[in-house]
Amino acid sequence: MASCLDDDHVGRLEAVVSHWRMVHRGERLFRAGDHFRSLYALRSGSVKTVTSDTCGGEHVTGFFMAGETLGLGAISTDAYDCDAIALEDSSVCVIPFGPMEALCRELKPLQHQFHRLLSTEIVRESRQMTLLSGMSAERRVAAFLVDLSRRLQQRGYSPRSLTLRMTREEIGNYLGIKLETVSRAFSRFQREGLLHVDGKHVELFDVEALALV
Amino acid sequence: MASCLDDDHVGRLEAVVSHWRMVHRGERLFRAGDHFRSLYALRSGSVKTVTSDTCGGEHVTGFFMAGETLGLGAISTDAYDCDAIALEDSSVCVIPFGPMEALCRELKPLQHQFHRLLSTEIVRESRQMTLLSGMSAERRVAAFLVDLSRRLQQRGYSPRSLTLRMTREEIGNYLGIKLETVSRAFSRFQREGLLHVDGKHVELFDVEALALV
DNA sequence: CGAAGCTTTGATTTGCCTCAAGTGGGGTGG
DNA sequence: CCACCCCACTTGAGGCAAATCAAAGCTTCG
Repeated sequence: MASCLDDDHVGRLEAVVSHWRMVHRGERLFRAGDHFRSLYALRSGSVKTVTSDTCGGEHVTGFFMAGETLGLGAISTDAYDCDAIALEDSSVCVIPFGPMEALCRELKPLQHQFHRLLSTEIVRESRQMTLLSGMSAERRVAAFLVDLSRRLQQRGYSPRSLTLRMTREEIGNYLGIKLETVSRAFSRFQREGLLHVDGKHVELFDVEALALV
Repeated sequence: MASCLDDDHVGRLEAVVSHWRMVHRGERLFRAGDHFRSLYALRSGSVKTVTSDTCGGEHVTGFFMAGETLGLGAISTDAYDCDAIALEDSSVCVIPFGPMEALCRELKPLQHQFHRLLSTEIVRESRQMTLLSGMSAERRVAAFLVDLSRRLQQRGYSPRSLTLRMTREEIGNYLGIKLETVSRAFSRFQREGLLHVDGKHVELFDVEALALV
């Protein structure tokens, strides 16, 4: 967010976003229904968001890595719409929303950057909907890996070597398929020479081919 | 959007949102890739949004009715991310985005209302993802009808009597199932006394039961 | 070192898709 | 005005991808 500001204004933003917080593995950053006060920018670690439907079932709605922002759905109702659970020990910047909005009224570039952030989330979810409604199980898994790879690359990490912070069950839940199906897709991709799986560690040999599966 | 403003300020908003436009059935309001200049508030009629994936397939990402806003995904990249196609002759307010952002910097209630609008879209899509990844074909159709009913009620129409502006194929595409499956779900709900279908016209007898299917 | 949880793989079942045939309604041209 | 055609819809039969059920190997961690 700060990248859009010049030095004078970065200070103003830092005054608003001055606090941060640790979240240990398995701990909740916020819960569905909690009163909304702040957005959270993930500094390190990773987090999943989960909604629990009426009859006890859970659904993983997203995986977040360092640099991504949590809590955007809470603005609409002044309450978080999901639980955010750390997948490993993580740290977040606390962004108090009232002061943040106030600063957006003053700093045009910050305002625009914030609007882009919200809009990007809309586009991301829209793409995920397309994936969930049209694609086969294997394509979903492939797209999931390609997406992770792309996001790692954006943040300066290797796009070929990834460590999955979530279980097969969480991946399956996120993709709308069962954990056994996720496992079979991994095995098949490995048999076809597209990647190598070893538990939580995945080595991608051919991201382009994976994107075309 | 205007509901959050007092009389003085409504004038300011009206100065920004002064133009409107007709879109005839089948016509495109905007296309994926078009340069982003404006959001569109649907005044009357209905519109679907469609993304075309790489290999020619289309995916319906949303149905919009009067009072809802189109183009929110375009803010992130300065280009629309989908086609918006009128399902019947419709009219839209044109909301030039630059002036709109400027006014949001001046009017705090307008700014907040706009943030809520974006956030609501995020929550809506998040719910749709849950639906697509976890639910059976029949539940998807039931949820689709309940959602339509709720939105009609919000806008002051009868929540029990609806006229579908889209085909079975478009519904199926939106829900990630085939048109035959949509048709079978309608027939089954009718057999169970939950509703009456006659082509495009649907009479809901028991919205609560439908929500629990 | 043992227990609990995660992962892989195989066998069987099932819900939805595919293919196919027939109906009905609305628009068009004769 | 009517006959025709096209398109959207309904319904049935059979097949397939993924779910479910089951079992064994592997990790992690107290």
